[in-house]
Amino acid sequence: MRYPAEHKEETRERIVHAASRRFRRSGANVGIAELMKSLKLTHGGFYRHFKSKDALFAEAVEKAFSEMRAKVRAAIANAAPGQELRIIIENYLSEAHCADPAGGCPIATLSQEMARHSPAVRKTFDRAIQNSIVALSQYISGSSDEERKRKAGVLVSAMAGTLALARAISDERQRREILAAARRVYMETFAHDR
Amino acid sequence: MRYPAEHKEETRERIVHAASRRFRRSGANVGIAELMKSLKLTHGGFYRHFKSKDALFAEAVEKAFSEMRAKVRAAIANAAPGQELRIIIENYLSEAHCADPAGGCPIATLSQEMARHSPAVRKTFDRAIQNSIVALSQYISGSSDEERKRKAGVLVSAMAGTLALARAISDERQRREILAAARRVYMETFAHDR
DNA sequence: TGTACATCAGTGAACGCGCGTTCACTGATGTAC
DNA sequence: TGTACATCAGTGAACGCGCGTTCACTGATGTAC
Repeated sequence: MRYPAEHKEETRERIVHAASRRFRRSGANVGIAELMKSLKLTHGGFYRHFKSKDALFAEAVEKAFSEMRAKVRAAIANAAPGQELRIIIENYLSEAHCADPAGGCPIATLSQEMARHSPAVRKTFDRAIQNSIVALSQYISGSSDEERKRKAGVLVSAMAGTLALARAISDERQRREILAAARRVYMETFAHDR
Repeated sequence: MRYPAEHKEETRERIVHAASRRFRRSGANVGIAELMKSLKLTHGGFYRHFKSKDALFAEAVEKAFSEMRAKVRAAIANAAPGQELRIIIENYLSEAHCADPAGGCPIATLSQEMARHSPAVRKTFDRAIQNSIVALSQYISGSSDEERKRKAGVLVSAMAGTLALARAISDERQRREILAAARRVYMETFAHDR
C-alpha cells in the first residue's frame, strides 16, 4: 500500500527515536527485528530507511545527544544566573536520571563500548562529546576558555562515571548515597568559585 | 590422553586469565570457541571446567578485580606515607592504563553492561566494588569512616568515568589532556587536606 | 471524468553465519590384580 | 613385573537459535492519458 507524503520521514524518525532509547538501554546488541516489531513493523522494511544497522546506530547516538542537550536547556531555562551548573549537576546525578538509562546521557551508557564500534559511529560520538564539553564549559569558572573546557571535560567524564557505577550497584541505599556524595563533591569542586 | 595431576587446575586458570582480559577488552560478546582457540584448545573442552559462559564471566570479573588490587598494592608498596593516594590517582589515570583496557580496571570497562548481566555476575561485581571502595578509603582524609568511604566511592566512579571517556575519544592529544586535567582536579579534590 | 499503469513503504520467507551448549568419542596414564 | 581395565581432559561434529541482510512480492495511492 502507498502512504501519505510525509509518512516515510515520520516512520524513519520513529525508528531512530526507539533505537536511541533501546541502544542506550542495551548497547548495540539490540536486534533489528525486535526493534521494528516494537513499532508494529517488520524487519524487512528497515532497509528502506537505513543502509545498515551501523548507520542507524550512528544516527541514534546523535539523537541521544541532542535529546540530552534539549533536556539540559529546558532545565536551566529559568535558572537564576550563576546557578546553571548547580542545576545541571543536580539533574545529571538525580535518582530519576539514574533510573532511566534509556532516556538519559549516552556517555554514561555507551562510552565503554565505543572502542568496539565502527569509525563512523566513533566519529559521531566524538563530535557530540566535544559539543557537550564546550556547551558545559560556559557555565564553569576558569581564567581562560581552555581551562574552562578542560574542567568541563573532567566534570562530564566524572558525572558519567558516577552514574554508570551507581547503576551497576544493586543496593538502592548505596546507589542513593553515592549519587548524593558525588553531587556534593562535584558542586564543591566545580560550582564554587575558589 | 590423560594429563599430569595439576594439569586441569592450570588449564582452568589459563582460561580464567585469558577470559578476564578478553571480557575487559570486548565485553561479554567474546565467543567461547575463539577464547579456547587462543589457548590452543577446542570449545568442547570448555564445559569440563565451567558450567556455563556466565559462570566463567563471574570468575573473570573477580579475577580482574583481584589483578587490579595486586597492581595497586605493588604501586604503593614503597610509597612514602601519605603519598599513596597521589600514586593511585597517577597510575589509574596514566596513559599506560588508558592504553590497556584488557589489563586494567574492570569498572572502567564493564560497569555499563552490568545492568544486563545475570544476578550472579552482578553480585560478584557489586561485592568487588565495595571491597575496592573500602580499600581506597584508607588513603582518603575524612572525619569518619563513613565519610572516607563516601569520598572513595565518588573518586572511584569519577576516575573510571574519565578513563572510559578518554578511551572513547579518538584524538590522542585530547585524550592526554583530559587525563592530565583529571589527575590534577582529583588530586586537588581528594589528595589535599582541606 | 475514467482507466491503465507506476510507485514504493512495508511484508515475510530465506540466506549464511556465529553463537552457547551437548555428546559420542579418543587415548595416555593411573590403578587393580 | 606384567596385563587388563578405568579415568577423564580434551576433540570435533552436531544441535537449535537469533542475528543482519536480501529479495520477490503486495497493494493503496498518485499520475498520465
